[in-house]
Amino acid sequence: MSWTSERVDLLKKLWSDGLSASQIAAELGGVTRNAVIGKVHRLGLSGRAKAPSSAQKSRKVAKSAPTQDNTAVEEAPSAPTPSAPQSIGATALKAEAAPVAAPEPEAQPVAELVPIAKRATILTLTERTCKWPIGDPTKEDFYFCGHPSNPGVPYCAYHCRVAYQPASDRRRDKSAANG
DNA sequence: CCCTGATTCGC
DNA sequence: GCGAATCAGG
Repeated sequence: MSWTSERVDLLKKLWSDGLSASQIAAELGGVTRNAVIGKVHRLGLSGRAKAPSSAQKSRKVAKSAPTQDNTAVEEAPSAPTPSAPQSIGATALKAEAAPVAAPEPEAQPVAELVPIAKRATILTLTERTCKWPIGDPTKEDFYFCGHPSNPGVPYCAYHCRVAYQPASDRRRDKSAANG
């Protein structure tokens, strides 16, 4: 694979969206995260919300990149789908009656828990990423939770609770278990 | 151990 | 220019 203008464009977009290099590599396909990082540096759009703590070895820290080139400072839409918290109760009642194996999308609380940078697509899911669907699969903004989960476990700690625990427990654990 | 980005250097 | 290897950190 080569860096066509389209792929570079997508790279810039995803990078400014806050996706990690590995996620971008998965989206692009045919490249590793190293390739993505290397390209990002060559494009001069590195240094994304990073506090200069210490460079590797004792080399020069010449990372003062004049980032004025990066005009694509997109504002991140905070909450894609704000909805009433009451909807949780509705889904909760169903789940309580019958423990769900295939959970239904639960829009509101998750949207807050999963920042845009943490979104996962079908390509970025691994053995240990949460596969909880978020949003409408037929819509553009559908994505997966993507938070870390134990190997072989489909969901992160939070979504395991959402999927398998009674509503009463969920309400209690919600604030404690992010993720 | 998992992950992240940063840097170097042979190609 | 490219990206694997490596480093440093969370």
